[in-house]
Amino acid sequence: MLPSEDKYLANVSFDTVIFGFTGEELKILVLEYQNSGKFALPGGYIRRDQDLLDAVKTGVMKRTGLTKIHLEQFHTFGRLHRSDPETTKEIARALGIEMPNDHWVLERFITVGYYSLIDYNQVQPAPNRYSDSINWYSINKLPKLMMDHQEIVDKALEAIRNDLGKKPIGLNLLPEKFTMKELRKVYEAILNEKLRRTTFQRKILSMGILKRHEKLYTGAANKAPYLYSFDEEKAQKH
Amino acid sequence: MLPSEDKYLANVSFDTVIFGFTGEELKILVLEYQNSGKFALPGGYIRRDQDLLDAVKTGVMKRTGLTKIHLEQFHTFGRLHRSDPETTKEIARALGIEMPNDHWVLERFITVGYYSLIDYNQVQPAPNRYSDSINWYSINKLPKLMMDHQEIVDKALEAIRNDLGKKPIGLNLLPEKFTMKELRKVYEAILNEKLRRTTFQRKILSMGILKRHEKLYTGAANKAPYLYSFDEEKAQKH
DNA sequence: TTATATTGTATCAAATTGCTACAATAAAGG
DNA sequence: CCTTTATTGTAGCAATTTGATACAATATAA
Repeated sequence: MLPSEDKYLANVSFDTVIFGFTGEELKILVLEYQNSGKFALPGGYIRRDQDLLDAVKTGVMKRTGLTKIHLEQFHTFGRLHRSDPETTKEIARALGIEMPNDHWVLERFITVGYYSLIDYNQVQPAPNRYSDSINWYSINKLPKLMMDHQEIVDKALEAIRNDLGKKPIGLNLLPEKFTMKELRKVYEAILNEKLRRTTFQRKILSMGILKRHEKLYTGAANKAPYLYSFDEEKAQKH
Repeated sequence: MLPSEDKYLANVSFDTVIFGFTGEELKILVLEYQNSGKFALPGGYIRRDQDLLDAVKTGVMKRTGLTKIHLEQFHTFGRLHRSDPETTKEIARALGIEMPNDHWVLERFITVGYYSLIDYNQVQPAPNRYSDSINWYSINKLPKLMMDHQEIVDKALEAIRNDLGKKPIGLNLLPEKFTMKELRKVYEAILNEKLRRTTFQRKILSMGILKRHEKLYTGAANKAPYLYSFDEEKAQKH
């Protein structure tokens, strides 16, 4: 069953780069289409009766099972040949879907890119009805993505690095309570560089947006770290 | 004469916030439509055979007469009711254009926002074929803009402030050679705050992207300032 | 020649960041 | 228990960057 023309806007789509953090590595969710073996970012079309942002939110919810989702728009991709009817046809063929040559999904699409930050451990990735699987891939070991999706990922990374200094981004990738080391590891994974432990701690604490909780006893033979959470009240005052 | 449906992408448009600097104030170009008195940002549709970026570039060229144009994409606006068929109809009516109710320009549009930085003194603003006039308005004294165009301007300002630290933005708003004071005035107008003269000079010079030229004798009874230009070679090394 | 406004830098204090050191654990192993 | 080991939290000081003031060097007018 193909999406119907009068339900969706023509020529515009969205794609999402959904980031998660394993404790060591930054990963994103990648779809694999059945039989054709094409890898793609989760994305979709925008219903004519729906805000762009809502469309994206719904899409991410469906793929992750989460309801509270951090989304940031980062770039819109409008190169003439960025979307490719041949690729779309190939995917449809592999799925055994009959697609007329003048079908609207074969037209040119301008796509709006969003990135999303989620708690890796809370996700139940769910493939869409056309895809085999949806899986986490390390940002450094992505399969070959179809069309311009690699470019979209690159731009997303650029954007997230840029936002890191401004918004408390790292927090969205961690559970509610986390240690200072975990937070630093997130920053290191995003920036792809080591950060000084003591300087990082001092800087983050001086921002005054963290609340300190009880200690975390991991069973390791060393001093137990404190747990922190994001303190919205403190953050707002700032 | 209305734009034809098969020539342009449906449901996507672009709008541009074209910044210029008078020496004191930051201004943008605003179109006024004939008879209806509606004020709007310069914008347009994207030809089906044209890159998004080329469409925007062409649009800015037409309005400004310039050929070398600095463009930055900053946000895409996709709220459900952001574009308004009533406004479009009203403009058409005032122009004496017959527009059927099912015409494609009355559909919902998602618009991609770009800002452009140009040399105020080199511009010959040219109205488009539907508009009375195109004029410079101070960022602080804009007329009431139609649809969500004020929101677009606000986002553009936010983006340009954000980019100011990263890219040598101020330079695009000035002629090739400029004094340190002029450059500082540009920064002050963009940030909407006074900057320390000496600290600004030290910081800009330490970036090592400026080339110093001869002095500028204005006739004023004081020490003549040096002229500077942007040194691409030095900037690349960095 | 002197007065005036502005520019280019130097100077020093204040704030921020880089780096090292060290005390305070939490558990393991005698 | 007491020692050992790995890691955490923070202090302390050097190095760098920024804020604020001062002052010499003009370009022109008077």
